[in-house]
Amino acid sequence: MPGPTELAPQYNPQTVEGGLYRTWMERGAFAPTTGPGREPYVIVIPPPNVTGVLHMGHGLNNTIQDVLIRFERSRGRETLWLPGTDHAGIATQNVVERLIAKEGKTRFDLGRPAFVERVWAFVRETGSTILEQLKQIGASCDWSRTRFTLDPAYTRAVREVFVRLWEERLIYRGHRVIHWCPRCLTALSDEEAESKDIEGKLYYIHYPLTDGPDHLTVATTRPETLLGDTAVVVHPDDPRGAPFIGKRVKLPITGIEIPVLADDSVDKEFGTGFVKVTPAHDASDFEIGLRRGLAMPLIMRENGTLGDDGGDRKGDAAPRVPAELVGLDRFEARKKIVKLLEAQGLLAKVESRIHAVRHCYRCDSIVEPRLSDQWFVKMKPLAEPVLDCYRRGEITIVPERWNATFLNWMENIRDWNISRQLWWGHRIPIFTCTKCKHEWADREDRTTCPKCGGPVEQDADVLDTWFSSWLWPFATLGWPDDTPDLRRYYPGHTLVTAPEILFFWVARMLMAGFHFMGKKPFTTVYLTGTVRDTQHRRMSKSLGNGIDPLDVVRLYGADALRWTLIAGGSLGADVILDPDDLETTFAPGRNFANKLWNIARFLLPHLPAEAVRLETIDPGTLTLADRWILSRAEGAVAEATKALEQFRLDEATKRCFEFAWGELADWYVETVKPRLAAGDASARAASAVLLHSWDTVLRLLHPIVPFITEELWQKLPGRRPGDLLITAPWPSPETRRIDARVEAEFGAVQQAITAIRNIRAEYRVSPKTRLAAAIRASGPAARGVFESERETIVRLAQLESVTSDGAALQGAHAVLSDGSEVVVALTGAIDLGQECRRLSDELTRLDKQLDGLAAKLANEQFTSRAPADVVAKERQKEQAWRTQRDALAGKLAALGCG
RNA sequence: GGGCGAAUAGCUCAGUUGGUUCAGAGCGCCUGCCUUACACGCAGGAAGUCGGGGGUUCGAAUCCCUCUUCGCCCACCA
Repeated sequence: MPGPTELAPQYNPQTVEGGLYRTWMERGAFAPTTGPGREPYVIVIPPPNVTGVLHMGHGLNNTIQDVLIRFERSRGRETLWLPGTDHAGIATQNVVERLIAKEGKTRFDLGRPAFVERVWAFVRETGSTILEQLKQIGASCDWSRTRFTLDPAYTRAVREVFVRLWEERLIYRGHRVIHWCPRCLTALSDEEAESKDIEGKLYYIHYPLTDGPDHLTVATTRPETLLGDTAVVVHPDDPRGAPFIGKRVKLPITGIEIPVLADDSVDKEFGTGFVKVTPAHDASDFEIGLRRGLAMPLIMRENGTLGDDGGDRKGDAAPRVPAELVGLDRFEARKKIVKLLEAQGLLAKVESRIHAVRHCYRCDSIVEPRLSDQWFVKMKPLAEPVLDCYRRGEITIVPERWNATFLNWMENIRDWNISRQLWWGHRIPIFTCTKCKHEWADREDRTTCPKCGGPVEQDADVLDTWFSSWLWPFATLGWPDDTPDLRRYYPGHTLVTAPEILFFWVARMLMAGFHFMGKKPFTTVYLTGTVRDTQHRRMSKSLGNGIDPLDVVRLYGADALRWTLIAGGSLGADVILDPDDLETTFAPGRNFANKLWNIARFLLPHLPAEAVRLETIDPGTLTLADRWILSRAEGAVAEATKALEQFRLDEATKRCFEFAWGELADWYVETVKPRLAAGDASARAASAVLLHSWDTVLRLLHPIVPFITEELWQKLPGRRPGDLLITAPWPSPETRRIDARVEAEFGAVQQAITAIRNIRAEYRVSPKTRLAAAIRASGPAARGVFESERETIVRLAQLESVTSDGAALQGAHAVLSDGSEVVVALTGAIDLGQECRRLSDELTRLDKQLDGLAAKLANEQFTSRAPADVVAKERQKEQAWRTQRDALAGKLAALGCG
């Protein structure tokens, strides 16, 4: 048996964490444990980008998942935490494009097949990095079920879904203005084009009439788009418009003539009342263009440079971009056009303006609205079943304040642009016959047309990454096949993720779950907070304010990292960490782990060689302290369990902390020390109670700090080979052990000890000095308690002795809340004036408190209106305070104070 | 322009259905201690008009209104 003295005085996480994790893996502790009566509990990981590296957001999010999984695992659920990665279309393609750019190449130099192979090579090499990093923070995922959204089986699911939606006519080709990233060269969904307020300018531009000297003035933030204008509109009720409606104006620079039309979509309050209409480069202008049958010329190319690029020309194919502007970048073009306008005297004025502009969520470029053909999913039919279920309360979002946001989005859902002009991703399975133009979606790759046998072409585009991740809860389990995993682990239970992907991912998973599985994919959505620095800025690589979770693991241990993340923020609240002071940020967790380690260093030599069941201990040998700590242990079990069930991980953590440190270590261990050496029945009882309490602490804390608890639990007596805390049962609540009277009695002992310590500190008594003290109990019951706990009081208050005869002593006084009096003999050291002041201050405080309470109880309004139990409680309180107060007053009188 | 959240000790945050030993914790600070589990510790202590103002109530950090500051989400006002 390893002697506990072998434990170093300080816990070193580095020496144990790796080994413990390997042990868990080798023993298959992460796999679901099947058995009679075991109900599944399933969490699917939000799959991180396959090129990603672990950041604090992952740390927070995955620690929460791990806590929940470990909690439910120990409660006997058949837990599955399913891990994996996302191929992350745009993000990954960008990473590899940057790589080959260093070789001076673009993806077009390589060609599609070679480029895709290059990405695969990169993914094969680095794709498991982030999953390996998750292991370092203790994530107990079932790695045997790791999935990747481009796995062949997963790809099959994506394709099946696409074809089904096609067959249901929920996928359609849309010809409209979409968000286009000129840097990534792809279309984006509405969600992927993030609105950000930026400082821009509003340009007022004159458009001269064709038939006279007059002009009208339009206002725009994007003057370069005037090249693509095909109308000017004004509200029909706007008096400023009347002279112009039906006339034609000349576009500056090109002189192209366009009509002035009335359209009631115009906001009369904004700008000049006249709106230039660029149907191919603005979503709302496109709507106007549709209504009015306008031409829609594209005047910008895909890469954001000016140039005629087709569009709907209505037969007018004449160039709209003057030769000298062709090829200019859009922002250069803007400057140039502004100059030209100035030169022609057509620029009326320029105003500064802060306005929302869409940015690419991957590269942050300003998104260009652009008319194009894309594939869309019709979302309303998919949203309805989710909304029904949600309104029935069958899906819970915590914290619930997100409900409104979620509902608002779902109720106003818009169709989803799913095609991306990328190479990395799931190729869109739409085929077109070049001969008969038949177009269809297919589960298999085809080379000939099923209708006419002609040659076919597959759509060149790939699907939005989220079109694969929305299937994650069932595609990972083998769908569309009817697999045992799918039957067993769908639907899952808790989904833990960041609020920023509520729409991208969570809402769509719900829709896919209903549509393809007929059931919601999970019951609770837990939305985490955001990890920020002390200036409340989001941690990010670009700001350089991040903390590398692996640095923290290296410096302080995974448990310390988890501790800070879990204890540091409540449900859904942001977690603020200080990148400039890791020590202060993570020391509490490290210190706590070390405390546990040292409790073990003390305990282990004193525990029975075999596990002694508490039930075998003669209850008569249990002391007050024994019964107290057992009662507190059960309280901790009950409260921690409840807190975890309500996702209040921070509360559970704090309660366990208080029990382990504030109750078990600070009080029980201290009271029990002398008994342990005796080797008698009392010692046996003490060690059994210690073992029970300690075992309980380790089980309760394991989900939060799995490494230190597993390490220490392994050292407990009675462990058989193969026993692991990770799979050991959660403490079963034994509420019969909760004993309010015991807690009150021991509470009085604690109060007496604290009062004496307090006096010692106040009178600066050296710790080496042993004083005599006396306690005059408030009644026979209290007297019994103090007498039986005499030794404890003497030791913990560092006294020479304590008697029941307070009258015999001169010294410093204190009155406990039950009215018992404590006297500490301090003959020479006592300054009567100071003592009087000290006690009368206390009396004043009590009197004030009592006055308030008495007034309240005398208030007819209160006694008649407040609930009876509240009134009764207040009366009891008054009684107790009065006892305490009277005792104190008596003491003051006895001392002859003022 | 809408909607939401936050504002409590120097710092980071708890405080669940409104009830005076709930004004708390950790870190930091002050005092004294290396008391053979732990100085990553022990004992004791100072510190907050619970953002401002108004209201409801017998009673409010807790409910309502309003203002201020910060943050987030949504939105086709060019």
